[in-house]
Amino acid sequence: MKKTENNSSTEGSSALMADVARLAGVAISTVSRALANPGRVNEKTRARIAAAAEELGYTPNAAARNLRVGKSNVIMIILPGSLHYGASQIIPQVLEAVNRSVIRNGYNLMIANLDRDESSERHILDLAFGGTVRGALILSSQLPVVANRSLAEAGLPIVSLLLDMSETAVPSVITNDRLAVRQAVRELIELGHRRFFYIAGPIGNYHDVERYAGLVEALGEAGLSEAHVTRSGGNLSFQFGFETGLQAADHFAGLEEKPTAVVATSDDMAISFMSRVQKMGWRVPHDLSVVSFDGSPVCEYCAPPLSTIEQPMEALGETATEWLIARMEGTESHPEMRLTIASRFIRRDSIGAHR
Amino acid sequence: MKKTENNSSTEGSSALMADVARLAGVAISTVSRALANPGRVNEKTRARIAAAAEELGYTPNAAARNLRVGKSNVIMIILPGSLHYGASQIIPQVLEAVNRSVIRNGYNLMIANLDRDESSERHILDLAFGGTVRGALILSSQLPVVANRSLAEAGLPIVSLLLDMSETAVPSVITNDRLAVRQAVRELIELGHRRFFYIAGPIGNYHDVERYAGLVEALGEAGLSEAHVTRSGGNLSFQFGFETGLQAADHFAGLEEKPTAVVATSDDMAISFMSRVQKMGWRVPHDLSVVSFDGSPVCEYCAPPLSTIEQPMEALGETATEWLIARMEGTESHPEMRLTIASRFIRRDSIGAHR
DNA sequence: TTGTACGCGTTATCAA
DNA sequence: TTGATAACGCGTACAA
Repeated sequence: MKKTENNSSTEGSSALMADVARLAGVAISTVSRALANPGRVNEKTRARIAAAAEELGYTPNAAARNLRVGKSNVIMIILPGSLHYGASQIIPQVLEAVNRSVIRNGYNLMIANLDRDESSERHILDLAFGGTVRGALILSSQLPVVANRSLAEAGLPIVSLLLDMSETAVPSVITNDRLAVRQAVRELIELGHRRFFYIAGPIGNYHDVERYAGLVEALGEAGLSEAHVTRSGGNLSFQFGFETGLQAADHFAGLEEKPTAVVATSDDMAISFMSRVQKMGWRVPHDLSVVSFDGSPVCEYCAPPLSTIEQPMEALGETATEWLIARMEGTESHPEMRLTIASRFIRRDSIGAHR
Repeated sequence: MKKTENNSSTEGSSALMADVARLAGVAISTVSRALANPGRVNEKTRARIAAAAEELGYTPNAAARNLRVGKSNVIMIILPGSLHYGASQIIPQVLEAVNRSVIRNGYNLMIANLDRDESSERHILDLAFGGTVRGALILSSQLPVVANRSLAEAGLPIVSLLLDMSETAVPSVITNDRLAVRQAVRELIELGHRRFFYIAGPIGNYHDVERYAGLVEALGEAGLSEAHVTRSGGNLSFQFGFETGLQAADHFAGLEEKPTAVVATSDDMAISFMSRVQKMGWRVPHDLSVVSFDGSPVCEYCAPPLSTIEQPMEALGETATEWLIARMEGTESHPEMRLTIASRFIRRDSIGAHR
């Protein structure tokens, strides 16, 4: 009856490696080895140690291990702060895909928000330079920089998601928005449409630029100038997708010469736009064809069902995560700095022939 | 020109406290003190240290600090794994509110998924027992338990969100679903409705139980028995909200005696249900009134605009987080184990008088 | 007010 | 195959 150390099942947070060692009757370092390299220790003692660990409900202390090995097993995902997760269906979807991949690979996911204010930048830099995270996925266009610290120089692998940052040497996984919208517009042109109405996202946003370019390119292919498109929206951030659609509807209603085809840069915009113009008396697709971006599930249940360019969020999130982990572990094989994943155009009844 | 240790601005991950100490010409412990308790050190040396830290871009190592002080500054949010973040608007919204609160209080947010499989339970327990996280917010009904470890005994504060776990001593922040649906149904009864159609979420789900109970209670108040409600759905998990609505529509179509009012337990269900029954020829609200749960922004743009019971996700997330942190820091003041936040019934055109 | 010395729980090196 | 021992970077008694 000596130090039986009755650390039975229901102990607070304790049960150290030393406890396991004592119970198994071996040295602390042997426990460590048995747990990390089961092969490099005698099978019988390994089993004894495993049993002891199990009995004590031993869990290695993460901070101690991280400190010792000099790295953590946490990946952070940097989200633009101005964007409500719920507003654009995009974010929650990638978040989920990313999370799944991260966990599957034995890592943990931490959320970070990058706003326009210095404190959020500082916060992210602390996470990076303080060794809390080992890699970063970023969905924002600027890498945080404060004083003489910059994320680019933090020495941790970064992969950009959705935004093409390959030119600044940040590996990027993106979708072919430009191509996707070009194909959709091509179909609209074949249906006889000649005048387009484009509802933009936040001005200067990468996707907006790409998508608008795709539209203009498709027009060019058909010998139509940029004058055939009326731009709307572009004044609000993504979180106000519905509001943007409403404003665009009012804008549309005031137009002298009415476009007959609408390209919206998010489903939210398209949905509220459609709702309002229908209320005003226009019929979709009879008077007006509508196509948008994102592929939100709800599009299928709109009246009429909304055509949309589906963003492959699952693939995007998974690919980016795997890539990041490969870089973190030094098992990278991609020579390129950019990976493009195809979007899918889902044609539904919101599109019809021009009349 | 001795060890000038030119760790200038753009160094990988280094810049230790020792470097700062050397540059400032003080002892390492003085640096620690200057950074933690600026008051307990001479102002001039404090300034010198601050300057040195700034110059070196010093960032404290999180693992070392956590190890030393015996706690981390990470909070985990445990999400039910079977539920796509994007499917129910609920999750992304609380996630965002929680994240904001967590950051504002100087903590970090880690995502954890709790599935039905043992590995996900084990993963969460590792996070808890390994000291990676200091507190947990949980949106799942069961606390993970594997072998002789259980989250309840991990010694870390937990707060449940959305689900009432107060009976098992887990502080819970919930909404008054039961009351909300009772009031909505009361309105429907006043409008003359007598036969109800209830579209359930996953069977046994807490919300489902509460909401159905509210419906039955309202009927009881009006002297109507439970026989006045036809139950549908209930066979799929939340991630299939739209599918559930479609199945419910088919179920509805096959009914001998048609209900005139529908209560759906999520907006997704209501939207797809409405879409399909409208396609079959029923008019909303002329033939059928519809009300649902969640308060998704998109409801406003449905045809007709969908009545919904808005869940106060912002308040919910923020309240739960603040509560958790108070428990973590020992500054708690709530004596109760439950905090209820009111839902708001948003009445729109999907509801009308019975005819 | 500042410096010295020790320990947090692990992993890794080196002998035994 | 195993055990003693020294770090990892920081915080905090305690002494100066």
